[in-house]
Amino acid sequence: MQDRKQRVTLKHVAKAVGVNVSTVSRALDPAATHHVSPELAEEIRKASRKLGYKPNAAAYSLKTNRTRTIGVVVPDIADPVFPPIIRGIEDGLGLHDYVSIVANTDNDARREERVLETLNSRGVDGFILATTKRRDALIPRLTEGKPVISIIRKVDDARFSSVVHDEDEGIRRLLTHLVSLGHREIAHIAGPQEVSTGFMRYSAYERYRKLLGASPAGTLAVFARTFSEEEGERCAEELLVTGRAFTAVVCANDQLAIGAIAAFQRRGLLCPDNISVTGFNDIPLVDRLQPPLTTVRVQHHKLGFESALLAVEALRASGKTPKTSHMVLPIELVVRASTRAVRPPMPPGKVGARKRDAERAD
Amino acid sequence: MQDRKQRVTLKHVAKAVGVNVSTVSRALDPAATHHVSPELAEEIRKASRKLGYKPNAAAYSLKTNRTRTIGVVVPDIADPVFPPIIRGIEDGLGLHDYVSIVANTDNDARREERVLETLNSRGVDGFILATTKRRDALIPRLTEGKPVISIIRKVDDARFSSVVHDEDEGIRRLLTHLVSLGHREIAHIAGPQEVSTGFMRYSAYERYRKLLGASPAGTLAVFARTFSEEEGERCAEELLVTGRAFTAVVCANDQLAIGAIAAFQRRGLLCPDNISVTGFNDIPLVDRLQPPLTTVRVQHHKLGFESALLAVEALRASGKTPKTSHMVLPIELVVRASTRAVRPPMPPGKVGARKRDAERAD
DNA sequence: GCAAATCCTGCAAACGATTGCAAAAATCCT
DNA sequence: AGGATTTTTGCAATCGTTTGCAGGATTTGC
Repeated sequence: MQDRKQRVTLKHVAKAVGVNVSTVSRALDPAATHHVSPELAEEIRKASRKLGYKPNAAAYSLKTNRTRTIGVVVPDIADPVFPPIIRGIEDGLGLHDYVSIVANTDNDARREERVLETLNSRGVDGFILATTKRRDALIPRLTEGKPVISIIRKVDDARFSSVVHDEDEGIRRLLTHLVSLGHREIAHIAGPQEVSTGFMRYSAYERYRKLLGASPAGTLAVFARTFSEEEGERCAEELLVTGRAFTAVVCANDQLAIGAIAAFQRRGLLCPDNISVTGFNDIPLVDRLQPPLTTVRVQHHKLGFESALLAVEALRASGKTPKTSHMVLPIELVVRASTRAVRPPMPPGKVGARKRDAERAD
Repeated sequence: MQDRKQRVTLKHVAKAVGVNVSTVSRALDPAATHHVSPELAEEIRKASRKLGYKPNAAAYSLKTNRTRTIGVVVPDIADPVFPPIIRGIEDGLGLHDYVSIVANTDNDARREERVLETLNSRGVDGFILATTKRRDALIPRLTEGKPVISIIRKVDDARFSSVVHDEDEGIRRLLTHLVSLGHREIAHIAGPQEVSTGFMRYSAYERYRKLLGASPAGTLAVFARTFSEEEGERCAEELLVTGRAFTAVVCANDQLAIGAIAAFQRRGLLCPDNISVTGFNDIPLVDRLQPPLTTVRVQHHKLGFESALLAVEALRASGKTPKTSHMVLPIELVVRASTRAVRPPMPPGKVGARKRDAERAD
């Protein structure tokens, strides 16, 4: 009747060796193996290997209240920034025999609440969250005091560790690059301000814009509601109707930039001939676009990897110092063809008007 | 001392209501709730809600030997075809309170063996595998008789269900499309033949090529070792050195197509002016490339979703008919600018030679 | 109105590990 | 050599569920 052959348990190997299960348990636990005589331990290990013993994770969890599982929450795994991050998380966790369960929220607070509850009932030991808002009431309430690592974004709460990219430096490099190409009127398509990436990139834009003397007439920013191509298009249109002149646009991420370029092009503004555009993240294929996108390369895999290590470290130290740490990963400016020196110097005046320059530049 | 407040268990709600835990257990189990009087059941449910009872997954698993967890194995989650599939899996599993644990193999058999063992020791109830080979010895050995759904690829073993795209129809549509544009000499950059997608697309190419009377001089196929842009470039070069003439190339997936287009362009062969190229999968951003890629759109999310449903269904029926089912999802041809009518009719002769036509077509 | 059937609930034994405690054995010390 | 100490091992409780079994209460049939 039993089509599935019985798994071998501690009891089986105990019987095989002729000792008590507790002895086997200790012999197999590296942390307690010194409590059993070396020869016996070796014999037990051999027997357990021969019988093909595999510990039962459920029993272990029930007893120890640890699952060696981390809950990972992202807006949408299909957004191209997340796969390499998740891969990094899995690689990092795998080093310590942890696994992850990932859940998507679609940026919906109710969904987020639900997935956190699900993860809790699964008994995850800790969380890696890519969905945190700057002020996030949900998190403290639903993580049951377990370690939380906020990735990509930061939450304004000292209890939560974080690992993020150096957004500030990324924006600084982009602006410096554009200014060095002669751009002065530099617009910004900002991301949603309730998430820290959107906010940080926007405030970096403001800060360095002033510092570098760009857009001296005042800020030239519009705000996207999501980090999507569609919003990029919408925001580009919005920039055009302001009537303000600009020769370059710093976009808060690659998708916004792609949308913006498309919208500009539809209005006869070619990138980079008439306008330079930059992205952020360097997602796959943006190097193959026409023009290839100037952007900021971030270390997605590493970010995931480090957050995983941080999580298991926090778990090991559990009870001790629940020290939170904050990690900022360096970025890299990658200059491609979507940015170019201003030439000829932009005539002051309306830009929204159709504007067909020479189709081909040198 | 206890910084983490105690989770509420069956015992707590039992005490609160004044009944035995077994009664609570039954009242809360929809399948057994009729074994307890309706009023009492309601009272118990209310109390459990008020106390915030959340079942302990570990205890449940230990007792029932079911984890409501599915192991998902992919080559690399960072490959753009997988994220939407995984999202689909998670959406499908979520409907039934299942979750997934995903693991990457990097197409390495040893790694695959390791991750399968890990998943087994986690006690997953079943597997969804995107890594199967056509003849795969690993799978039967390491899945312990649990349900296995092979996705994207098929394995030649009646025990395993599968859900795949209609590769055959996809290739047929591409070839028909090209032939209708006047192409006759149509090459193929095939994927790895040990995986069923590579194999199926290649054999479909051969079959329909003959049927449609394309490449009458005989097959014109080269084989990529991986589904990557680099291999696409290499294979394109390889095609050129054959000296055979061709006006179109059907590539086994989008990445190969992207690489091929780049390689052709480096040799002065423009797509689509001099050569038409097609992809497969319609991954993100291929619509934004220059030229936008003609390709076959597959239903990634749905594929994942359906495989998830199949998996839980197999689990429900466990013990009953372990009927395996095979599902083939329809595809969709999406014609973009990387394919164009041959014009002027290709002069027979060498193609490898540099060949600059009018830069701009009609 | 009484025996039989049915319904509801509780008891207790699992599931497979970990771990404090105690007993037994080995080792040490003087 | 004999008591004290340490090392090695076993016993048994426990984690939070599920579930077969049985007994008590209730309903049913005649």
